[in-house]
Amino acid sequence: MSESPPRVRTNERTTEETSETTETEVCPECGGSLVNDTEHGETVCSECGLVVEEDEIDPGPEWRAFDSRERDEKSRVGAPTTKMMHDKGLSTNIGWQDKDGYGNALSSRQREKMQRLRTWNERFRTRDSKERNLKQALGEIDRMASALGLPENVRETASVIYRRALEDDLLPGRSIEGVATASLYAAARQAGNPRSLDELERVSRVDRMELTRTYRYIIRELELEVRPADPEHYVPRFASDLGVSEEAERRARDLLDQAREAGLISGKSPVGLAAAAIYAASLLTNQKLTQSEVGDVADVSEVTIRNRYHELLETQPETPA
DNA sequence: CCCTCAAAAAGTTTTTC
DNA sequence: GAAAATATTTTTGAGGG
Repeated sequence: MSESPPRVRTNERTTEETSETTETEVCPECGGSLVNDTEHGETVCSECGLVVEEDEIDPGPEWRAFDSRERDEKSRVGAPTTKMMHDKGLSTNIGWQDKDGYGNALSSRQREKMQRLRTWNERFRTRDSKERNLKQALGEIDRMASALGLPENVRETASVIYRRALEDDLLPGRSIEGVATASLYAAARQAGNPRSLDELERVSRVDRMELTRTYRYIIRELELEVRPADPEHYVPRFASDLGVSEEAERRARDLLDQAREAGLISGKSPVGLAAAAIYAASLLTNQKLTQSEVGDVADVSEVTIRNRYHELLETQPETPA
């Protein structure tokens, strides 16, 4: 029980993709491996620092962002280009020279895969009008997920949810954008990486009412199991934004567990609870944060934090050192 | 900075059209 | 679906340590 489960920090730009493309590239000067530095738009040798390429296009958000609020403000909202062809080859055209984005030849296995994708692409393109719909929706999902800094797996889940909604004829009468947003919202929650309605609303074109309505509808019709957002899931993000220790983070989780058992969770806003837990934990571990600091990154008022964290502490009167 | 209290505001849920 | 009514939570603002 003591070891904490592996956690994924989502506020960092993911680097999974880059490893496979960089490992084959070797520095012409010293033989060290090359690394893509997307922040400066350079490809640089990790050994000797030689800059091999400059002025590459940075597909990431503008400037650097230190917390979720800044990310929201500074991220480019238009769909950034990524190498993700997560939509199973539904995009209108796919580069077809059996080379990857760097001009390297693909492995035979990948070539085979590409051939398959090409076939499907042809079929889909001319076939079903639903697929056009889907293509647009996936674009929206991708765009919003980028703006929110959601990892790839969430986007995939959202795509799956959207597909199911489409297959079950849930779309008629509802906007693509609305369903796409709802799918993403549901996916984020299911993946344990929730974003609040506020955050979703900021990047979506649909208003809150439509979003909540279609969301509820989709959940019900697809019988998706999405429990009320778990406050614990907000903890890692806030903790990282505030720079608190692992210990405090764990402590916050414990507090929330106890509160849950005491039945204090229901009805309260998960975000407020998470914020309060972080604040309480920061006190318990002697790395004091101010209430306003926490309230700032969590988007809740100080008073809410106060109320919640009192309740939180009441559930565990003893504080074992 | 933190705290409490009371009142206003805002989002929910249910009912009705 | 929209609107109105209701019960609940969150925020606001004043006032004090």
